[in-house]
Amino acid sequence: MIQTDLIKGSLRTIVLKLLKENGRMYGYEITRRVEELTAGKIKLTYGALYPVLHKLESEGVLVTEQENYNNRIRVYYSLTEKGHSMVSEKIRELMEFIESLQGIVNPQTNPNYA
Amino acid sequence: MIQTDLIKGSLRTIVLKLLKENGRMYGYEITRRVEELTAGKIKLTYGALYPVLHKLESEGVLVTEQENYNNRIRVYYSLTEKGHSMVSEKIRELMEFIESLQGIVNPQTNPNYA
DNA sequence: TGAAAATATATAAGATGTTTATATAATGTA
DNA sequence: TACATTATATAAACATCTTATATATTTTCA
Repeated sequence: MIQTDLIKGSLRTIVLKLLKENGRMYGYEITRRVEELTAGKIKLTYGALYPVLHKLESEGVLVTEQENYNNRIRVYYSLTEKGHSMVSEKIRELMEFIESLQGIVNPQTNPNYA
Repeated sequence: MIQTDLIKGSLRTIVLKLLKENGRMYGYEITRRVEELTAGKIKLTYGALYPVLHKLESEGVLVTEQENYNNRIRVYYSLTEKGHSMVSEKIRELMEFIESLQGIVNPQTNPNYA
């Protein structure tokens, strides 16, 4: 696990993207999924994740449902209509950002390289 | 110009990478170069850039030289030995981060996708 | 059976980093 | 002459992240 500070700024979009794909997820599941998708390179911290989830909920982007599973409470998060309508745009922005970063880090593959 | 908040965390590495490639640069030049390399998509703000430059200088990663050009002072930044020895590692981390992000945003191209 | 690891959510304090606004000033361009 | 560009810089406000901490159940391994 290397990059932690790099995540800044993309965490929201990552959460939205995963929820779009999976319908609904709980916090712990999100951290597992991110580890899975990044071969263990990105490990989300709960101190970062939960505030983001709560913020997105307060903004009306997510809703929660609590369920009982094995005597434990699970809080499932899913996109609202508002969430659905913003997630595509957010993903597009993130992809553009990734491309831009590549243009800087790997300029030989970049047509804008002067 | 779309992503501003996404830059968070990668700004330091971007600056280091550009200085490695160009030998020495001044602040304004760095913002221009980033715009150039990203087709205008990333525009660094000076409020973010200068604090980063000053911090890197105080950490011994960069040194400055002031020069006069057209009656204006230009502050050139360049890597120290310490800066040179850390920049490759930082770039590697950023590239790994980019790959990880792609694994999340574009999972069909990701071998870790379960 | 007992201990450790994994599962599961959450908050607070402190640190860090960014945006926005502001100040200053010279040169180039229309 | 006025506006855009070039050029550096700081401060206040805001947003975000890390680290530490608390709690509790289930699963796994020895």
